Amino acid sequence: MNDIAPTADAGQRGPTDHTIRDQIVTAAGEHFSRYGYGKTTVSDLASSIGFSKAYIYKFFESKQAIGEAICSNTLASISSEVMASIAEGRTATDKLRRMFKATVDSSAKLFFDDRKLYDIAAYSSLERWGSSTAHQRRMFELLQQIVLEGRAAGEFERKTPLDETCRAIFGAMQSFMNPVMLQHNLDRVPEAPNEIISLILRSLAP
Amino acid sequence: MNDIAPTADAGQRGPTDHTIRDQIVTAAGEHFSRYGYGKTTVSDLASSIGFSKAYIYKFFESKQAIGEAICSNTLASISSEVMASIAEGRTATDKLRRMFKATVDSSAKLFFDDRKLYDIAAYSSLERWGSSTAHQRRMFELLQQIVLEGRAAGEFERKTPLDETCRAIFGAMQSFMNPVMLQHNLDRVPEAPNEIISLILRSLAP
DNA sequence: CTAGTGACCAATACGTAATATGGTCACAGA
DNA sequence: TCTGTGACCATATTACGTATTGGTCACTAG
Repeated sequence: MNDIAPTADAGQRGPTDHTIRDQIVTAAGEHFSRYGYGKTTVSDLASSIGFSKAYIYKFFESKQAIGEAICSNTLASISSEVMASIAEGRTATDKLRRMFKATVDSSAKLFFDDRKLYDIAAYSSLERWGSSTAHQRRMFELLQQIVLEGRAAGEFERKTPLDETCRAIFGAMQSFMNPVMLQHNLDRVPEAPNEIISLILRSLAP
Repeated sequence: MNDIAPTADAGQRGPTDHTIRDQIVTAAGEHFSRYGYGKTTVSDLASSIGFSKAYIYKFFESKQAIGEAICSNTLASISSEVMASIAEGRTATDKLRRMFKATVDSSAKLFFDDRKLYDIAAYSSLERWGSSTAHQRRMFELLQQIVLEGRAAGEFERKTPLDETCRAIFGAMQSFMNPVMLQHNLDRVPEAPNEIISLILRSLAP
């Protein structure tokens, strides 16, 4: 199920009304972070905002949809950190370095500081939830922009098709960008990602 | 436990005598492949070769040690395929391509044809068994040799420290070389590994 | 001394009954 | 009509007693 809509806010229901839906999301954020996705029941969320369980389902079509919503928030917070870091870069080279450093740092921080939320993000990626694919798409576009900029500025080579270059870069960094894989490679942070970025930059040399 | 000896045949016991030990390993190979590591009991192995369970423990100090032994065999078969493929390469560039292609193909084949053994390999990597770390070391040395050869032949750049280069290459290919990660990326084989290898080769250009 | 084992123990896995949970729906009050 | 719910169902999860399993050891036969 849920094969049709890989958007971030899929699985929502009823009016786009904010007050109740936001209450649900806020409560879910707290509960999921403290007790984890699995140990939080929909009734818990309902009673914590003073409504019945059935009412929740007027706004979300499943528990997973709530999970995706809070996962979207988590990932949005990562990408906003990443974008902020990129914005501080002067050159495309600098921006590429920053993009990956910020992603890895931010994800690792989440792992250590908010493990329960990290686990949801990892699960989301594993199960290819919309929240995760949307995030990946955003990150890919970010990367594409940087490479484009680097090419325009003469920093990067222009022979390889843009899309292939970006896919390859993404693939090469995946062990440290994807939560599912990162958790098995934390002991090599930050040296390994750094060395890979350097390798990537060498490959981008014109 | 087992922190001291990351060699392939750690956890063995008694005489290096081959007949019985080999019988055990052979039986384990068949049982693990057919029923999986978890569903195979040490008694199963014992009775299949006509001895008592206790006798097994004269040769292996744990069930895991048997698992490592058969995992070593699996990984050895992969690395021999890889080495054979490398041997057919003319240039270092060619050898690098072959090394990764053979590794990915061989691992993917194992995944589809002998899933139970694949799972052991993945678990071995996840738990950092000696069988796995030894295999990784072998592969790393293989890579190092190729890069060295490429540098000597003027195919590859020589500025970046050899070790850093190799670590970076390894890290970049990990999503497709490590069984734990490969299983989440099978749908991008063989295009993605190919593109990454191309990226790596561009980065190695002198 | 070597080759081999039954009996034994702690820990883990398993089967199952009881319980809890995700999700729906007809309905009620305003 | 709109906000909200209790009661309900099928599935998932838990709890827990029982059976298996990994692993050891004292011991026997030759």
